[in-house]
Amino acid sequence: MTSPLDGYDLKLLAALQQDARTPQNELGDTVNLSTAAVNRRLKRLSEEGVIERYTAVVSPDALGYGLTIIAMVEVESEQIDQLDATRRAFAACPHVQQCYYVAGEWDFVLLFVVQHMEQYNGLTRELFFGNANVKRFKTLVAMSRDKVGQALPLLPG
Amino acid sequence: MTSPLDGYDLKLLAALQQDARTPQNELGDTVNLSTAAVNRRLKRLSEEGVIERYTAVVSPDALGYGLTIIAMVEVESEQIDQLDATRRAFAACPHVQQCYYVAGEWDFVLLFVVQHMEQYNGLTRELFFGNANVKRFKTLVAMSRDKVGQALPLLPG
DNA sequence: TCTGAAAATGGACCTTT
DNA sequence: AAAGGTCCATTTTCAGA
Repeated sequence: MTSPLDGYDLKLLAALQQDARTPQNELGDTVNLSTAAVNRRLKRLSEEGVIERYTAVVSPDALGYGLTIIAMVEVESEQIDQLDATRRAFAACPHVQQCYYVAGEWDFVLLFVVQHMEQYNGLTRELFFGNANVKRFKTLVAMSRDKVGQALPLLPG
Repeated sequence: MTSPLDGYDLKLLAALQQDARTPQNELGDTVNLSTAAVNRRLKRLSEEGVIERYTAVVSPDALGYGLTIIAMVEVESEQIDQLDATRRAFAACPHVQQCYYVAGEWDFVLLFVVQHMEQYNGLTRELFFGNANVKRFKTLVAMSRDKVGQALPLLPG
């Protein structure tokens, strides 16, 4: 399924993580490969799922989403049906950017993006108070987003 | 700086969040705008910073980054220099995908992506134990990544 | 909105290892 | 076979009328 990635692949991925619109001839210049070779590799990387998708990063501030909130949630029952239902409910909310099921003191960690506190309030009613399987939750308000993204470490180091 | 966004803009952003490689003529079809109009809008959205950048999402699993870890950190001193130094140290680590400075019981929330526990161990030594300003930290290991991304809610609903 | 030039993508085909 | 390179057709972008 996934043929092993060589140095070219890693460099290409690193470049595309930074700017997915770098033209293939430029990529070729920086990694020392012809445009066609780059093209083939990108095609392969997409087909194999190494590149999951291409996306535009939209500025939260430009859209008024000035608040990022991190919520930790403990559930009542970790029975699989209950858990899946809860998981799905969380993931389905557009304001939930990220949802992780975790081991430790808490069961879920959620990242919300909202316009103002009241909006978050509404969401807690809907997702937490409105869900019988949610036992308790804790809210952390982000005062600054020092680093965001999903870039992976790709180059040696 | 940021002219108000109309319904066309929002639809375009929504489409590009999903797939940044959708050609402009297709975008035009779905939002009912000519290719040129779409082109102009995208140019404007980029220039105004509404679209921050275009990026390729790389599969963590394909690269062996099977572990996502969430760490909460409390610092000794919230004095600004100390804080900034700590913040910078966290953000500079390639394994730190996200770093938020938060209000509440903790001061920082970090999202790590690593290949295995040992790697995380090394990072805690480097970033936490090796930083005199870190008072304590707590680790949550993600058992599943139910939702990831940075997509913003854009369409009414 | 339409038209056309320039740029970028992606396939065909050949060569090298 | 597997992967690179060159060349060319098609698609896409993007600016001017």
